[in-house]
Amino acid sequence: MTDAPRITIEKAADFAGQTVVLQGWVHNLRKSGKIAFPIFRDGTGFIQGVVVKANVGDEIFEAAKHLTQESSVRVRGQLRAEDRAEGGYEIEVEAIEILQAVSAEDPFPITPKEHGIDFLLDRRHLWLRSRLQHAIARVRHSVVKASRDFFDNNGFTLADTPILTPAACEGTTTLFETPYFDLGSAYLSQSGQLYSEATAMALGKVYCFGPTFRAEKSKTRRHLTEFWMVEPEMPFVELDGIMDLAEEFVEYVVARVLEERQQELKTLERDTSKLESVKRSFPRMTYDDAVKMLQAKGSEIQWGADFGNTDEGILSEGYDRPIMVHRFPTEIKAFYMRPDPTRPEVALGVDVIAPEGYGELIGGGQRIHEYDDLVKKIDEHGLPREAFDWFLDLRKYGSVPHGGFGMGIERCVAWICGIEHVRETIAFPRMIHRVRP
RNA sequence: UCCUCAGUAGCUCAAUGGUAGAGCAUCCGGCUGUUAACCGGAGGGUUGUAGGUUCGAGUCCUACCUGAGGAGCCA
Repeated sequence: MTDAPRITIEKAADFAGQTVVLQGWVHNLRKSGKIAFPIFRDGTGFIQGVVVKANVGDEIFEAAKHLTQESSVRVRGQLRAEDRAEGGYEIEVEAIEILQAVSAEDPFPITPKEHGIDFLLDRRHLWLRSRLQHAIARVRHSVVKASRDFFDNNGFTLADTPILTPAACEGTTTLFETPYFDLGSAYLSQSGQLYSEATAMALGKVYCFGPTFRAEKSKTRRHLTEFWMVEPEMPFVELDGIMDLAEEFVEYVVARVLEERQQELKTLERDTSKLESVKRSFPRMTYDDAVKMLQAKGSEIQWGADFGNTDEGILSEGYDRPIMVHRFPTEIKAFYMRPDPTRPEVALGVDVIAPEGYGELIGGGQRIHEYDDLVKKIDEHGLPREAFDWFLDLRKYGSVPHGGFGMGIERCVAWICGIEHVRETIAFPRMIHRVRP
């Protein structure tokens, strides 16, 4: 279609005044007798087209009037700044080539009006084309890219960990099981952490970034059965160093999204002032103090219990940035978490709790690096020692203080976007009642 | 696993136990600056499934199915 430059909508401003070619889809169409306004989208954004009957002639105008939603098209026209158009630019259409016309008898199911969540999730493969879903996906991209850049630029080496893992270290109820040749069963990984402890002893500071799986029967807005985690692990570090890294990381990720995704955050109607205040240092409080504060604010919580969702909400109230709660009761934490040497009833772990009630963003801490202590914990938790022989080796051959954390990408994206439910932060969410499309 | 709520047109929802309806979407017509455009008209129904009560059930009862929200659970 001519030799005019093929452009993307996000770069439209660079081509104002020029004749260009745009390839994309028809998002919506408003029309009157002699003028039509198709909205095009091309994956990078949305732009209004203008088709004037007097300029294009009857044939092209008639074709434009009958464009159906989501038909794929190639459009030639002049790009120009226009205050009346959303986004500030529009394309004066001269020619339209319809690549595939959506049939009127079987129209695109997701109309510009309201739909229920069940309907939309059944059509997730099409729902992704909607404005809000597009914006969320692009924020997610920035969160992922920023996470990688942060660790890459701070001396971490990417060392991804296996998804198929042996034996159940935590009991099989929350693990997805799959047959594995002649070796019995394998399980989908819930976390790369144990393996990252091994790679950290080989490579220094490392991180892994991949999907994790939990067969929990959770039905809440914060849970998926398949979600992505980024998990750094460092040798020669103690709890304070881990907390320093966590706050620097979160600050960086939020700043990058603010830098790259203003348009998307606007589409999402996100109050960005709530993100601009996410700066170091984050408030740090002990679990002891957190429990006292919760009790003072009316929570039923007793020392020794884990926080419920409402507790996390109460804790984050009154703070304009994430808070870090550390030194949880050893009892409720994982077997590998290092007890505080000065107070063994609490462990050197930290949770980073997001503002605005979004709950736990990061969980991490310092690991037990002493062989005898780790064996004792494995026995106390009733875990099979032989399953952890390789993990125990790490404490036999040059053990050092070490630790790290994991951040759930979906919870982070939900918080930054200000949306209700994590299911919209991943292209194809997996939940207890849904495994398609 | 438990609690609560929902299931009616393609979608979102109405409908005192008494003729199943509206908006949007689709089609036809009108409109030269629309912003989820607007105005007029048309077509479109096994009321989730199976029983039951009743002269009569979308509505009441029972069971089941599906989904949502929450709790529990979530190194």
